[in-house]
Amino acid sequence: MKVKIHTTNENHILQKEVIVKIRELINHKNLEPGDKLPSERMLSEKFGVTRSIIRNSIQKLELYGLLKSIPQSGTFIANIGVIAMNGMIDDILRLEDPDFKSLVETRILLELKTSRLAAIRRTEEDIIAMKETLDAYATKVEKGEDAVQEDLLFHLAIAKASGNTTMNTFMLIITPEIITNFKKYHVCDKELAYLGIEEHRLIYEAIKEGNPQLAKKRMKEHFGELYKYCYNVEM
Amino acid sequence: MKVKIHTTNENHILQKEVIVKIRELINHKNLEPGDKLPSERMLSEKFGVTRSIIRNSIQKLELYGLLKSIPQSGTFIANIGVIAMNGMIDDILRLEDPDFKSLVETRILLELKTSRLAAIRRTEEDIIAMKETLDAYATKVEKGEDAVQEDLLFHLAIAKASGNTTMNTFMLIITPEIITNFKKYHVCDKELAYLGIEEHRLIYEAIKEGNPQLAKKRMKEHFGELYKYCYNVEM
DNA sequence: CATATTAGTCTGGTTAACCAATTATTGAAT
DNA sequence: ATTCAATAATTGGTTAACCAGACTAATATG
Repeated sequence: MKVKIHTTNENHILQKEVIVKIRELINHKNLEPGDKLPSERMLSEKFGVTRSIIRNSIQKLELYGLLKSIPQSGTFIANIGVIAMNGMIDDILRLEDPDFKSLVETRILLELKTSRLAAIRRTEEDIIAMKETLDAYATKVEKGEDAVQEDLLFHLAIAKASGNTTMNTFMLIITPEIITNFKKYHVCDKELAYLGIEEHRLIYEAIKEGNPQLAKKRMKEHFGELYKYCYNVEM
Repeated sequence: MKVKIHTTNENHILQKEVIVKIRELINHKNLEPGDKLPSERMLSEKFGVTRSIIRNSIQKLELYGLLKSIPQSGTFIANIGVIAMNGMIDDILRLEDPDFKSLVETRILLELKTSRLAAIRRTEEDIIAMKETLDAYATKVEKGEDAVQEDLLFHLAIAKASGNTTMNTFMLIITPEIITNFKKYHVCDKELAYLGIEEHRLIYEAIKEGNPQLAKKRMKEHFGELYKYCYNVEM
């Protein structure tokens, strides 16, 4: 029998350990916001791990905005304070992979907002882009083909039209996982897809007309079907 | 006069170019979901850039869930389809850095939801953790010290109690930037901080009692002050 | 002929040496 | 003693060689 060893996992654990040690270092040395962390080489030696693990860990903390590496200069502690640093590192280490339910929940929350905002802020350019994705979806459905991708692209076009970069980013982050799961569980069948054309058109019209309440209402109705469907499927 | 050259920026541009080329490759070769991308070495040679740039670009696309690297095996295209891939890469390349207004807007949206969800799903453990951050905030304010960090940690505790991993992650991503900006623009003055203690307590009680509507309402009131303040400040 | 074995190649990941920009140090000139 | 240019040391980033595991296909074995 062969035992499978996941090197990646082990490094993941190493990464977490290094992050904990970096936190301890910040606490112990009373490093203030804006202070410089010891160099990667020093940390590598101090913690007894290779420098790439250190870089890895720093990169992760940088992603969450806790550190900032500046070339040829050093790695600096974000201007958020020791207490927040500690709390956030705890949270980050504890964070689990997102489950599908949590993704859908978040998506619906985001989209009820982006549709509202899009109705207020959409530019002419946005309207054109949305129309394109709308038509692409309709065409695909009418040909009887799977249109999950076109569906999501329409929703992403709305996110872009919302003029909120953060929400747009978050929508982009969750979309691939949503698509994958939709395909996996066959969430979008033909019947629903046809309904979707009309629903999309209604949302589009509301946004085009600049009616935020209506846009949100129609998005809600659109998700109504989806929501029901999602919670019927065993996941 | 010395001209400053940002090597990092140039590599950023290179990264974008590589991402575009990867998209072209996928389109031209009609690569399907699940297919294997050419090896990093081949791409490096094909595109005439160093392998680390390739790895860099792949890592970025991996972050958005479009690719998946598997050690000793290859880099695979996510199960989302060519059309979605194209649309999403366009969006990712176009994406700007978030502005403060967009961050606050998103934060409020998320927190109105997490407070509601927390009231429904909070565990005993969550309540204890929230109480701790609540007390830490009050103590700090009463000592007349700046308590922005403790403030945000209370809100993160709610996000955790919401039981929605995705929203929790998103809150973690935006929190450092929020703190930095709050400090920068002195959003939280002493008077507001004192008010905050009571408001926090009220939110905490509503969540503890398991009253989602009340929790949301109180969170909304809490943000009411903040919202006004934020939009008065020139940013 | 079918199956198990094995040698060889290919993969993403890791590492140690190297790079260029920055920062600290030095020391000569004023 | 002060200033400032020259230089040495330090920094995060990059690179090319290397690694271990995964795939492939040829070969040995029943």
